[in-house]
Formats: sequence, structure tokens, C-alpha cells
Amino acid sequence: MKATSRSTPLPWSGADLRSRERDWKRNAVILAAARAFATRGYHNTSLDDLAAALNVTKPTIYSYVDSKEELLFECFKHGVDQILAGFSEAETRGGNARERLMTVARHYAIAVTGDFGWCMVRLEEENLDKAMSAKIKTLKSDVDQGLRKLIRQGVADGSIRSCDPKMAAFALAGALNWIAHWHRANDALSPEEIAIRVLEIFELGLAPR
Amino acid sequence: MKATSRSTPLPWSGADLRSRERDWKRNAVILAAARAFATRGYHNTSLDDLAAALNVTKPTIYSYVDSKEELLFECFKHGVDQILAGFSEAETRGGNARERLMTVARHYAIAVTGDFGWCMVRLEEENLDKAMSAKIKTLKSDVDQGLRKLIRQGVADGSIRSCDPKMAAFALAGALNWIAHWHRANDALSPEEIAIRVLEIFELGLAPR
DNA sequence: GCCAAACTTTACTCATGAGTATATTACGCT
DNA sequence: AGCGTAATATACTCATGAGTAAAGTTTGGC
Repeated sequence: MKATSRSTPLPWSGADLRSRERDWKRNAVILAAARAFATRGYHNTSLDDLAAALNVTKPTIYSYVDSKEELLFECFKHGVDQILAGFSEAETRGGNARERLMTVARHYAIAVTGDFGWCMVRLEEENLDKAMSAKIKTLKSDVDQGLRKLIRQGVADGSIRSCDPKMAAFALAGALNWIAHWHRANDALSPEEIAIRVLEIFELGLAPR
Repeated sequence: MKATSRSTPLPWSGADLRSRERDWKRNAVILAAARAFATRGYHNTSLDDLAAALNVTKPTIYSYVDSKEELLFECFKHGVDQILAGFSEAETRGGNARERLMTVARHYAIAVTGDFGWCMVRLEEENLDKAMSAKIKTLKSDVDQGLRKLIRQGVADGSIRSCDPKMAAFALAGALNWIAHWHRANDALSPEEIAIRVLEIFELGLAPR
């Protein structure tokens, strides 16, 4: 039997290759969308604009996503996944709860300054239909609950001063999210450095020690 | 000369009254816009919707503002004015720089939970033309510089731990702005109570003392 | 009571942009 | 070679919503 016949399930057989290629392109569409949304805003970005940026036409985009909303949702999802990865890493790195919280926060800061940061932070649920809005709420809540849990654990293990976990989580998330508003790609400070400085303020507080 | 002739500039003469009435209505339009934008988002609020909420029609709105953008700008302005008022009050109340900063922050938190909070925090400059966008930038910068100045003064007078004023101002503003995202009018905690709790975290930090 | 100004409405225009039906091209497979 | 499928493009439809012109309505001043 010839090596080129269809009975040869090569790792990169035609179908497989095509499907990888497709995923790759889909991700390119999502990334371009994230950048466009961050620059001009969701409502000010038409899919024709986006298509032009990708050197394709609108129907091509519709072959990768079902709607503009889905595009926005995917951008959001990509960003949140980075944050959720921070929780996993915090578990593997270990340390007391405050240290784990800071690991998460560092990841968070980096995610927020990345390509999907804007979509994550600025996404207004009013722009999405009920079903998607609910998904977003869940994801946001997951992150929020994760932060609160770490804070509660910190209070329990003595690594965090006794405080209201809800307020502390919101304050921290707010400060971190806000980075997306003021950070520019060519800032003097790298995302890591920004994270360190912001987190120091949270650890030590403003009052002299 | 008769007392009723036009030469009598009575405190509530016709013209004066009408102009007050006009200002009152204009403010009602702006307030209704702020609420509608906060609920449904700027782009999802049509001026027909807004007009309906006010029991008038679109052209009436156009007799009070020149454009939808102007409406958004006015909402922003109203909100920022409340914050700037906080700086004045901090001056009159006095105290060390950290105390003055906390006075401003308390005002800030209350402004952000108010009717114009959403517009202040979520306003995306991409929605505005160059000229207005520049005005907004200036106002935002005024607030930011005000915060930084207080922080620098605090470091100088020893009431604030030595830190990067830019980062501290952004972290504080972020935490406060974020309140607008999660606070709901019927929250268990009043804006004042929220302000106290969030500011405590900033003063004392998360690490045990 | 009548006039003029301010105010408000009815009934449009017009541009934009999401989404789609249909044609065309490219490419792997036998 | 040539068939079938996936990918992309052309060329629309259609709804929405900002903004406006012109006509009606109210109100205060005489």
C-alpha cells in the first residue's frame, strides 16, 4: 500500500491540518477584534473595519463566529482564562494565603495589560443578550469568589489582617482592573513592575508602619 | 413709571423665571440621560427612549443639548464636579495630608455611587469627538493630579508611608471607580459605609500590623 | 383679547452597520 | 483529470437611530 493512501493516519493528515488551520485563523480574528475593540471601542468598530484589518471581508468573519456579540464574548473569555490560570499557579506555587493571593494578583495585572484586558474590564453586559450575559456573570463571579476565598483563608491563617473579604476583593479587583484604563503598551513600567508597585500598596497600606 | 413696566427688574421677573425653568428642565434631561446610560449603556440608549422616559419627544431634547455626545459630556461633568467639590472640602476641613486625602476619597466614593457615577467611570473617550475628548482628559487629569499632590504632601508630612504617588493615586482611583460597577442602589451598605471600608483597606493594608 | 417669543410636536431624511443569499475560487482526494 | 468540499468574496437587505425642517401650541407681556 502506498504511503500516500488515506489509510495512513499521519499526525498532520489533511483533515487535522485543516482544522488546526481553522483554529489558528479563528484565534487571529478574535485577537484582531480584541485590539480593535480596545482601540476604538466595541460600538465604534464595525465588522467591515475589522475585516479590513485582517485583509478579508465580513462574511469570512461570520464563518468563524456567529455574531459580533460572540466575538466580544470570546475576547472576554480569553482574558478571564488567563486570570483563572493564575489561581492554578497560586496553588502549585503554594505559600500562605496572602502570598497565594499576590500570585493571583500578579497574573491578574498581567492579563489586564494584555490584548484582552480591555474586553475583560470594559465589557458592558448591556451589549450582550441574556444567555451570554449570564455566562459572563458566572465567570466574573468565579474570579470574585476566588479572591474572596483567598482573603478569608488569609485572615484564618494570620497572613492577612482581619477585614471584610468582599470589600477587600472589590478594592483589589478595582485597582487591578483600572490598570487597563491607564496603562499604555509603551509605558515606562512593565506590567510586572506595575503589579509589584500596586500590590505593595495593598500589602502595606498608605499609613506609615 | 409703572411698577409693572419692563424697567422693573423684579427678582422673579418673567425672563428670569423662564430661564430658571429652562435650566431646571435641562438638568432633568441630563439626569434622565445619566440614569438611562447607566442602565442600558450609552449606545443602547436612543434619544427616542430617553425622550419617552421624560414624556417628551426627541426634538425637545435637542432644544436643550446640541447632540447626544454633549449629553454624555454633561453627565460626566456633573459627576466630576462632585469630586472636585471634595477637594475644596478637604481644604476647609484640614488635617494632615492623609486625612485630607481620605476626605476627598469619601466624596469620591459617594459621587461614584450617585446618578452620574456610571458616566464618569465608564465613559469611553472613543465615543466623543476630539474637542470633547480633550476636555474630558483635562478633567480626569485634574482629579488625578489632585490625588497625587495630596499623596506627595502626605509623604512629606509623614502621614503617608513613602510610596510612588502615581501608583498610589491610580490604585486608589481604581478601587473607588470600581464601586460604580458593583454597587447597586439597594445594597446593604450605604455609600458612606462602603467608602469607610474601602478606605480602611488603603490606610492599613492587607498585611497584619 | 392679541402678539411675539419660547417651546414642543409631527413627520420626515439619511448614514451606518449587522447580517445574509449567492457566486466564485482553491485545494485535497481518488 | 476531475469531483466535492471548504473558504472567501460580491452584492445585496433591512432595521435602527441621530439629527432636522416645518408646523402647531402655549405663555407672558401689554
